[in-house]
Amino acid sequence: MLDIQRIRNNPEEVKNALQKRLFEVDFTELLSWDQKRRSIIIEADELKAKRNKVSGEIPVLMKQGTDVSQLKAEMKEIGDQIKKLDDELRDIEKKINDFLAGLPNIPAEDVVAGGKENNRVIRTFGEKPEFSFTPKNHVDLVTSLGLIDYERGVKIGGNGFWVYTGDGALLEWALLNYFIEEHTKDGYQFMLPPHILTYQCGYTAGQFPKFAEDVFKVEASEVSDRMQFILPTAETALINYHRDEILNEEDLPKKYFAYTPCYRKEAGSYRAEERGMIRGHQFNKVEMFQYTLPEQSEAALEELVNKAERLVQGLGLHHRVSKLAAQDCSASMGKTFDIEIWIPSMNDYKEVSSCSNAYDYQARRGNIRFRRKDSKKTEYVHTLNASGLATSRILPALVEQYQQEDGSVIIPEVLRKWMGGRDRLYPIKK
RNA sequence: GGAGAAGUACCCAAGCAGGUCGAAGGGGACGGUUUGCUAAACCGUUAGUAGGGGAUAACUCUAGCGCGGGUUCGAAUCCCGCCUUCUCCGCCA
Repeated sequence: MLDIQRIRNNPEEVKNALQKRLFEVDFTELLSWDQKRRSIIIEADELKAKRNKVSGEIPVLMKQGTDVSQLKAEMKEIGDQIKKLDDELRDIEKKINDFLAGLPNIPAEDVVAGGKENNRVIRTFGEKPEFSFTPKNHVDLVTSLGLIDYERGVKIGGNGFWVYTGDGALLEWALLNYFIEEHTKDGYQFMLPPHILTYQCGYTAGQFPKFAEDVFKVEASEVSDRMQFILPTAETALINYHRDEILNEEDLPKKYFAYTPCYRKEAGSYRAEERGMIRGHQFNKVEMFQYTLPEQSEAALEELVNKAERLVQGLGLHHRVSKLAAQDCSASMGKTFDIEIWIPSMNDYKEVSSCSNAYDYQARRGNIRFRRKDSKKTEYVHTLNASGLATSRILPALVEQYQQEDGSVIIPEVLRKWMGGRDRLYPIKK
């Protein structure tokens, strides 16, 4: 949610900022509603003040034996006017809110305009592995190693699902354990939130109302404020953890991480090259989340990017870090860095972590504030989220980058303690 | 899933046959007096918030007693719907 006051005072500035996202807005209607709203409030408040005053006087007059029926009739009239104005006000505030709720976040100053093509790689880690043999793709590898069962996944869950089997499940769990261990070391608090969330959660996160079609709704309920849905990312849960709260300045930053599966419809996004586990309806992710003071959020974003990057580095996998252009940042975010991992068979880098600063955008939607120790004033917190990490692209990258000529795959050092000390996975015999 | 009870400020809690109730009384917290220090005692402060007007001042108005409606000149108090919590019953991983 953007600050209406900012739009009121500098409509051109906001309009230009949103153009970096290739998002065109016209505020003339909004500003006229805003005008109208305030004039209604002035009128209604005056009437209410009068009603309060007279209603206070009526019992006194009655005690004196004065006839108040004339006054009552007048107040009745005023009451009707107030009701009419309040109805009008409600309508116009709904219009204003709906309009504001549909606006994306303003990109940060240093974020370049335009779409994907303007994303900039800011650093890379490691090298593309060179193979002295013909490398296999991850679908073949995980199948021959017996790590993933695609066919039965589709049989029991439908298109877009797979099953981790045996060592595959262990390896997946090893990754998650590794992440959990690292975040805990860094002082982040581990959270296991509900996976089914209320409409309000999606609204705060900025997924609703615009992107309500991307999530699985429970019991096919309609989109309404009563609906529930299965979370598309733990971010949606964590941003709502402190919804409608006023935190203490000295309690910030709050650093959390959560493990949840993530459920997404991904309707219409299937592409042949993304077969396997690159894009499914369900994937595992550990999500980092911070609530910070406004002046600390830039540093926090850097910390999150570094943390996510260190995890990939710990696995020894070739990857790069990109700074996204304005349009490629999701609607709630003002600045985003992606960490993308090299998938040899796709000859491409795929996102394993998205690290973003929402600034006060989500905090406004969720009414999450903090109180300054000195001035006692309340302000909106800044919120940041970063995957740390999503596994569904790591496993493919891992098996592909670490594959050997004999079809075996080397297990990264950091995962071995959860793999019974083994250093390698071998193809299973058919 | 069924039946009852309840939701009041940081916490507890009164008010609920409608009218100075924006809300008694405790506790806690904060400030002060007393004190060598602590404790105790005593005095004081303790809705915060949101939205208007105003210079983004002083000041002022409006809303707020779970949430949303309604009745009324006037509602914490009456009516309706919803949410949440607790107790009991049923069912069950």
